[in-house]
Amino acid sequence: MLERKRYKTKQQEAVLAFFQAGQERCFTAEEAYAHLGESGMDVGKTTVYRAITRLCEEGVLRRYTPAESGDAAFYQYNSCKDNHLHIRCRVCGELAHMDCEAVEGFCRHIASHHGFQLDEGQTVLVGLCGRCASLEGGQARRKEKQQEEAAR
Amino acid sequence: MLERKRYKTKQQEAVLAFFQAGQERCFTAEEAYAHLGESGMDVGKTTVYRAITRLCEEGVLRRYTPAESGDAAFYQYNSCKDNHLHIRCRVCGELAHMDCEAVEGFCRHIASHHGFQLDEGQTVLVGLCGRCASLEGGQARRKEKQQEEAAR
DNA sequence: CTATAATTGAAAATGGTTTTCGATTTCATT
DNA sequence: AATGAAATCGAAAACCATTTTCAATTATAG
Repeated sequence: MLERKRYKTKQQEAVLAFFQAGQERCFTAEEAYAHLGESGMDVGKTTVYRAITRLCEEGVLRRYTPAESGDAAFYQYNSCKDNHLHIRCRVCGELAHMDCEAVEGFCRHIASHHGFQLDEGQTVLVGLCGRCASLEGGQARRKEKQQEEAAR
Repeated sequence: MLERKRYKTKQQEAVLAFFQAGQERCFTAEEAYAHLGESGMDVGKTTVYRAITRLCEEGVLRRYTPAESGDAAFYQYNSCKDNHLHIRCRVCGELAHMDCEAVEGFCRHIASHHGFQLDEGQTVLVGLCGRCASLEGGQARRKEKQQEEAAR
């Protein structure tokens, strides 16, 4: 009820501008912080986190929580306001947008047959993209992990 | 390739038994640890985490990563081996299983039109269940959150 | 310009989860 | 049984993305 007053600051504008410039690409909070610093706009890490949190609440940014806990969340500028589904490759992280009749039909089916109202903004389908699937279905990923462990 | 040997221990059996006994209910690692302790089966917290991690890798447990970072993940016994989609209410957490023609058709559509192979085991749709939707669409949830904050 | 309230940011705290490492347990082989 | 190699245990410490603290700064209204 009690709406909080909002001050417009260069820091918050800078964070928003950064994500807008990246269009649909995903960045972690740390990456945003680093990039801002490199481009001369020094914004404190705390402030970056706070700005991102606020932008997510406002629906300006979309947040992706990685399955592995402890990993950094990443954020993406949400240019399109209309709802559509996202599917993310569990190996390479590629994100695809699904905006078609099939999605709408599926939503209607869920509503009528399962009694749920699908939240397209918060749902991220997980799958395997064509490229990663052709690489022997995850074999490549296992190799990556082994190399990571060997590097330690 | 090099398969690691597995030793059967009472601790791992206890963790598995705990989740099986809970059937489809969700528990955090901490809850599993506490419950095991109460029922006389003292299993170290580290071991509970390790057992859960392993069971997830084996597909025996399903892991839910909460949207709010820092919150504990929760785990659920995965009794049914056949693939189907899950949809979870973002307010009350109710989980529904979707095992119907529409899901299969949607999977085929994703494959043919978007080049992705949907991973039904890792995908959890987010939505609003009928009960929570009727409670003025999330008003109840906001009240909950306010109470939580007031309690601090 | 002044008062009030929001924002900033460095440093410290938080908290779920993982790592460390020495002690213990499992299991295959004598 | 006895032995040994390898996996597991678990308490404590480390980890690390994120949040909180709090004093200094800055934005806005009057």
